[in-house]
Amino acid sequence: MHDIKFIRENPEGFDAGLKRRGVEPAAATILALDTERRAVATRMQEAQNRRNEASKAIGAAKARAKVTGAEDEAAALMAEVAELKQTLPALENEEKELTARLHDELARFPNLPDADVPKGEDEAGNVEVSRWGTPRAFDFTPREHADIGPALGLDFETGAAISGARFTFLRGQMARLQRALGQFMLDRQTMENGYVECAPPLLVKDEAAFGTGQLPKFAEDLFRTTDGRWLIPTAEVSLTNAVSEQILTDGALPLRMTALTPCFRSEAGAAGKDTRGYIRQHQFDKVELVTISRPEDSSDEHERMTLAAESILQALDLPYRKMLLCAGDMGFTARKTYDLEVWLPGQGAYREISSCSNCGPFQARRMNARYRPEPGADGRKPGPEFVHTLNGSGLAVGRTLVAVLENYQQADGSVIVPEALRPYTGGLAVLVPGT
RNA sequence: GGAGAGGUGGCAGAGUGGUCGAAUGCACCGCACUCGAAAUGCGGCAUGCUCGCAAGGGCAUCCAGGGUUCGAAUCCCUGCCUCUCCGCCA
Repeated sequence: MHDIKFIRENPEGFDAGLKRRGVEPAAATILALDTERRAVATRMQEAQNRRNEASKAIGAAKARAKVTGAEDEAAALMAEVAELKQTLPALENEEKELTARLHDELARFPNLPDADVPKGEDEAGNVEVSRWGTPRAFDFTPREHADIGPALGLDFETGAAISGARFTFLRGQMARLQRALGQFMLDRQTMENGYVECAPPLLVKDEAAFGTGQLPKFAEDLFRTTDGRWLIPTAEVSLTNAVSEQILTDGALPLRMTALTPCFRSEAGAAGKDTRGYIRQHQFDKVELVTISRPEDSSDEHERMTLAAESILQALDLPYRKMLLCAGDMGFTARKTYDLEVWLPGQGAYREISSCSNCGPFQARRMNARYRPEPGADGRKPGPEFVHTLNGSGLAVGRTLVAVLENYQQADGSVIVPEALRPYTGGLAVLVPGT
């Protein structure tokens, strides 16, 4: 959601930002609508003012009439109000409709990219920021996880039989490994990185899905319940909306939250993409990081959050690279995004495993999430301001499982469990095929 | 699922048709008193929109949406949420 005041003051800047994202200029039409709305609102308010004044006068006139017996004055005023009521509802409706239209317009357009976001239309424009770790040298040809996994309990057939494509049934050591990964990540994020563990609802209302930007534009990416709720596509939705419609105190910020939840995505429009294996599922676990911060702190918090995500990959000794997304490849709500891409030797490619975004006040404005800054040097209490919101994966559990399988595979089809994970696998150090 | 009670400012809590954006207390901010502090006294203290160069006006908001009325925090309807009891259930 965009700030109409910003567009009024800086229409060229608004259009320039949209252009970087490949969107046509829109400031002129938005401002025309804004002008029209304000004109109608002014006329409506003037009519309401006359009605209010007359109504007050009626009360006074009636009080006087009790003494004098003269009802004429009140009757005349009542006639005037009755006339106003002929025109007022139309003005009120018009104002309401224009306000709704303006709101929809302001909510339609994606967030504007930060100044340091590189140009580009798609992932080809993303910029590699850094690389960590050395891809392991194999003395055999590493296989893809979809080939290693089935013998270890990654059962694609049963998942498909029960639920259809893009669902997987995990058994035995594979289920254990997934659980271990989730617990491990959650412990790191809470005990070492300072994020507060949360267990949020997995089903949310329209308002929540609107707040984080899934609705109205991306409804087809979500699953919907029969009673009209939505399955969360990421815990970002539940965690970020925890502050919707609130005015937080300055001291409460930054608010750092994390949760391990299943995520549900319809993957509409992803037909044919990653159909094999465990990379793209309708349901997957993810440890999500969300930070609610003061505007001036959000850039630092963004770096901090990305490091928190990186710390998991480092602890598991998984090589990765950090990408700064270009303007055209960012999500709808982001002003700046880092992707972490893990090395998958079986595929011979880096694949996204985390995405950390600073949304600025974009989501906060949609969900009306504010805070009250500390009084300034003059001692005057400032009014509430929108918070900044950030979200990132720390990490996607399913894809981390894929990365462990491919990076730690042995020639005989077994998989070594990373050292850091063994307290979570009950000491299990090797996944052995057929057990 | 059934029965009942209720949703008012940061918090507590008055207010049952007009002068109520809303008493009072607490919290918070400023000033006075004080060597300083406490206590006390005085003043201030909701949000959004809008008109205006400004000073300062206006409109809306007492859970949400409809309705009655010249006029609604107050009356009526619907929805949402909370609490109590019963039923069911992990």
